[in-house]
Amino acid sequence: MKQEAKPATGAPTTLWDRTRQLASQEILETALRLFTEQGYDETTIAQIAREAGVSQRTLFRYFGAKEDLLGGGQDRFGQVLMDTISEQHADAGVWEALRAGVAAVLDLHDSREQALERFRLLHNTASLHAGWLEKRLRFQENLLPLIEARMDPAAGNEGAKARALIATAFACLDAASITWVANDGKGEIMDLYDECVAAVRG
Amino acid sequence: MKQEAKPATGAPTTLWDRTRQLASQEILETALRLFTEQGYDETTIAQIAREAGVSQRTLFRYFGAKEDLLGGGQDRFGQVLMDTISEQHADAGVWEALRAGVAAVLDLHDSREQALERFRLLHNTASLHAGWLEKRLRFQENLLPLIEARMDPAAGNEGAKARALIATAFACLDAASITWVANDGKGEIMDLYDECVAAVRG
DNA sequence: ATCATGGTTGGCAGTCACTGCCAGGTTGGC
DNA sequence: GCCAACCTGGCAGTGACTGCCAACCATGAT
Repeated sequence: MKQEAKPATGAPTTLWDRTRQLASQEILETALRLFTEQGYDETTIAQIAREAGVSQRTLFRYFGAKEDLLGGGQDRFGQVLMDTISEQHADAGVWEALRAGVAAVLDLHDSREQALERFRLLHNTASLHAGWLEKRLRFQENLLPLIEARMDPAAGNEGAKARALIATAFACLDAASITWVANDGKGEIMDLYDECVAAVRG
Repeated sequence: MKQEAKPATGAPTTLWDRTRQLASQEILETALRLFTEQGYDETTIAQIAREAGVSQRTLFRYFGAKEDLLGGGQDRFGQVLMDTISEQHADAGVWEALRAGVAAVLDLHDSREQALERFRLLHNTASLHAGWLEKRLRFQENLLPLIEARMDPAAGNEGAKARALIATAFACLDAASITWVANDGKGEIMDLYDECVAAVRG
C-alpha cells in the first residue's frame, strides 16, 4: 500500500521543514507505540512528550488534540476521500463512487499491520472512537455536494438522502473493520465492506 | 408524545427519592436553559451547579458527565430502544424492527419543541455530538444480538451485516434529524427517516 | 561575518471536566 | 432517642488543552 513518495518533497525544503517533519514523525511513532503498549486512556500527553523529546506545548502545536496522534494524516484522509470521489466518472453511480473513496482511504495505511493496530485501538477505546466519528462527520459534510450531484434530482430531500447514503457507506466501513479486527486481520476489508453494503441494500 | 406516567412512582417513594427527583429535574432544566441561552461549550459545570443550587460534586453524582445533562433519560433511551425492538413480532423484518425502535425513541421527547431544541444543540455542537455518538455505539452493540437473530442465517458474517444494518438505521435517523432541524421542525422526522431508508435500500 | 527578522520552542500559569477522599448533616428503622 | 445508611459539600488532584512570554535559531539582507 502507498507506493507513492510525497510529491511535496521536491518543493523548497528548508531545514525548518525537515526538522518539523522529523519531530512530527517522532511524536507520532512514540504515541502509537505507547498507545498499543499501555492503551490510549492510560497514556498521558506528558509521557508522550517526554519520550518523544519535546515539550507538551510543542506537541500540542503539532497535533491539536490527543486523538490527532492516531491516524497521522488526519487531514490527508479527508483530502484523499474528496479527491478520489470527485475523480470518478460522472456516470458512475453513487455507490461506486463511495466504494472508490473507501478503497482509497484504506490504501493510505503503510501496512496491513499498521492498519490492524490502528483499527484495533480505535474500536477498543470508546473516547477515541467517538472523536474519530466526529472527525468523520466533517468529511461527510464535505462530501455532501459531491454525492448530491450524482443523485437523481427527481424526488425531493436530496440533502437528507445524500447524507444518509454517505453515512451508510461509513457505517459499512465501520462494520467491516470491526469484523476484520475481530478476525485478526484475516481476509480483505473491502470484501467485508461489499458484503455489508449488499446486506443493507438487499 | 410520552403519555405514560412513570410506573415506578407507585413504588415506596421515600423522601430521599423525591428530593433526588426534584434536584435532578432542577439541574436538568437549568442545564438545558443555559445551553440554549449561551451554547454548550460556553456553559461551565460550575455555572450550572451554582444556578441549580447544588455543588459541582453533587451534580456529577447525579449525572456522570456534562453531556448527560442533555437528553435527560440517557439510559432510558437505550432501554426503550432495546425493549421496543425485542417486542416486535418474531416474523417482522429487520427494517421494521429498527423502524419501530427509532419511532419509540423519538416518542420519548416531551414535546416537539424540546425535540427540536435538543437536536439543534446536538447537531451544532461538535463536542456534544461526539459524546452522543459514543453513547450510541453502546446501544448499537447491545442491539446486535437482537438484530442478528432476525437475520437470514444462510450467508456468513451475520455480525458484520447486523452491525451495518443497525448503524445504517442510525445514520438515517441522523440525516433525518439534521434535515428536520434545518427545516425548523417542519414535517415529520419519521417521514424523512423513511425517505432516507428508501434511498439507501433503493 | 554580522545583524535584524520572523517563525519556533519551552515553560508557566490558568481553565475546565472529572474523580477520590473525608467531614459533616439528614433520613429511616429500631 | 439512637444508630446505621445515605447524602451532600468542599478540597485537592489529574489530565487535556490554551494563552502568554521570553529565549532561540535558521534565514536573508547588509
